[in-house]
Amino acid sequence: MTPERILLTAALPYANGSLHLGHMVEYCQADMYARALNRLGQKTIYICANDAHGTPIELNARKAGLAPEAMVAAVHAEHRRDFERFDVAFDHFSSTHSDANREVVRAVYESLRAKGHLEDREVDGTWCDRDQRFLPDRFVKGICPRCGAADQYGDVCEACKATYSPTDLKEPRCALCGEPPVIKKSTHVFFKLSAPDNVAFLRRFIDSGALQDDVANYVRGWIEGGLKDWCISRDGPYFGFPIADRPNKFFYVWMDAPLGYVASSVEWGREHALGFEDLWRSPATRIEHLIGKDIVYFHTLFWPAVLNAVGYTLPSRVHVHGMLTVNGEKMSKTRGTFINAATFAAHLDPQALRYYYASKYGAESNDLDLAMDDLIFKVNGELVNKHANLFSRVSQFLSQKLDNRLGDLPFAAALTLAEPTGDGTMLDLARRVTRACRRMEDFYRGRELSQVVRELGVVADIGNEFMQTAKPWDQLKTDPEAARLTCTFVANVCEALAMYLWPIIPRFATAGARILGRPIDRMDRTALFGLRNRPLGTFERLFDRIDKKTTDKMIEASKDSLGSPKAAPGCAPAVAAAAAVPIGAPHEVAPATAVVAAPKAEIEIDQFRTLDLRVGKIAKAEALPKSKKLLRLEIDLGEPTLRQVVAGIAHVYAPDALVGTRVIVVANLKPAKLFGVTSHGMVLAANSGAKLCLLRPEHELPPGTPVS
RNA sequence: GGCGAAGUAGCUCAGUUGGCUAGAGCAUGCGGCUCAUAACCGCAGUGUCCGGGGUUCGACUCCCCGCUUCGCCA
Repeated sequence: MTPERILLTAALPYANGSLHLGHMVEYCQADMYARALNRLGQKTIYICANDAHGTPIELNARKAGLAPEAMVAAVHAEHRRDFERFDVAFDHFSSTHSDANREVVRAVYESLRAKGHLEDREVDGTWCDRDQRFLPDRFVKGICPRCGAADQYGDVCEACKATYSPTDLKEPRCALCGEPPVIKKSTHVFFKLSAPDNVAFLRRFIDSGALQDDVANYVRGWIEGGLKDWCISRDGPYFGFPIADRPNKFFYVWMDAPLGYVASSVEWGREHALGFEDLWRSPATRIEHLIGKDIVYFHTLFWPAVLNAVGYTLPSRVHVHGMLTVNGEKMSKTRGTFINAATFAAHLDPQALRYYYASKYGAESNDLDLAMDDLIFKVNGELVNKHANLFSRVSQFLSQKLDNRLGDLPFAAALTLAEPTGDGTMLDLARRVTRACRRMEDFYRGRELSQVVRELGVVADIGNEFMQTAKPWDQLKTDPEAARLTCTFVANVCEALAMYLWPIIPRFATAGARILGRPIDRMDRTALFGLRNRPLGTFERLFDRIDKKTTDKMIEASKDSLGSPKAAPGCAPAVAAAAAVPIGAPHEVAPATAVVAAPKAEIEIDQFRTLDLRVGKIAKAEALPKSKKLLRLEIDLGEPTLRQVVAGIAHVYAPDALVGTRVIVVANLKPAKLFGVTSHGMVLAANSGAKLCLLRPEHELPPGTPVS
């Protein structure tokens, strides 16, 4: 039974830091799944939000001298920018610190109270007298009671992996001020997870088919090992929602975070004539979650138990994916394998990562390894050589030799749905393509993206083999229409590629369809092989090869330099950006390049127009002798001769890496001499002081293109 | 420690309920082609399927033991 709509969620990114490639494993996977389902005709709404609450955010904001709301807003803006770069297209991306969520949390709390699921209990907490606050486990540090390792957190020893409570630590200290904490009583609210009804429900839930087998097994172990009740309150000061009837108590972040799924979807519903009841209390809506291994506990125990207690729709699927490793190991800041999304995007087209991830995604919860050499191989050897090149050869052949027009095909499109005969005719090959597409549709539904990529390779091979065998360049000499026929067939194979690549690399696929001269808006094998008797679009280069030097540089840029404990991602340090964002506007997108400086005086548009900004292509770059920061560039601005421009970017960019790069040039700047070399213009770069990066146009525009 | 995953060609991996001679890509070698982004097409090899037992007519596949690697653990 297909539901009217699927509500798909990805886990909420914590608004405390930058997104890295580990995050992207999840957001890209969910994005591809949502895109695929929608194009297969299953309405799917991709919902997310930032996770804004909790002690770390409160303390980090305080450290930065900001209101938590301001810090969250800045990080929110940075996350949105990163998602956009990676083509992660949420239907709605909200915040758990929203009015909608405040309301959902209140309603759930009151319902749980009314139904007797909650209980107040007095518990011991670690209290710091100097800071006048209770300390979460992570904010008590001391000596591990088991192995004696120094400077360990209050919940787990990183040296021997022992778990304990903060009161077990030897020589405990407050992580904020260093004072020894004391034990102090506090009354907290508990959700009675261990109540027989809840346990019985959870047993049923994990057998309901919502979980992968291995995950269900895993969770079963926890249940049989005995569940504890769950504390859903925290003492103030805390950045979160206050509990109305419990003074100075706030909802634990893990209480309101998953409810953010509800609140965010309700916000989305407001703009689509759907209410809470339609989304969370109706069989017309199916709920699916995608999460990482690390948060299985919350999503398979607390979450369904709470939903069940308050009578909301239970998830039909909680799909668990593995963790990301890089080059076979955990991500590491010192090795440079802790790569931020923004850093990746600054060096490589994010579609490279999407394609690579897709080639690795399976339905299991296995970990996913990102091996740089493998990434290069998959992109260069498959995406460029096989796929992009097939578009290139057919498009250029037709445009150069056959007036860029497609002919007819010797079979009806409907005939391609039958079983292939294996006789190697065009119809047979078309049937093989259609078959592969049918398999891809199933693989998309089952989240077997790696199998999709495999089938895409099969389809591209059919196109390449056919073109090779039919030899249109020979046919052209005796029978140009035969050559046109050959190319028409291959163009249709390309359309199949564009159609089925789209959920994975949408910009590539859309550009591919543009080359073929016909947009695609659904994924449907019955629509294939209908590209006939029409003109093609114009050729554009779909993807560039990755040079190993680029990935090396990216890793170098990701290495944590000594003395800067948290290197700012990309060009916009989140905390610096925060200062420019008005408090109380958490949903506004802050300018990503905002800096702390006060705004300059207003100018008229005519003053701006006096600037002659143009796209330039760097033709040559070399270091300027005796200078540490300056490079001498020769830039193609579409003029008869190259422009010589001196740029202070040598400390960030190696000359070799710049050749071929498109940049924005101030073309009418008065020439000036630097280190004895005349500079006829200036290259634009964003500069935060600590970090500098060139502004580069997103597309390869011709040199000389004006910027306005 | 608990749980889980993995171990197949030089490298990366596929192998759905046991069943012809264990496959693909890369790399290597040879040949072809010139429309294409040094691309594309064809041909050719090579394997203690981690080790040891067991079930079976038959095991890469199922069971047990062990080894190694990796991940997760509120």
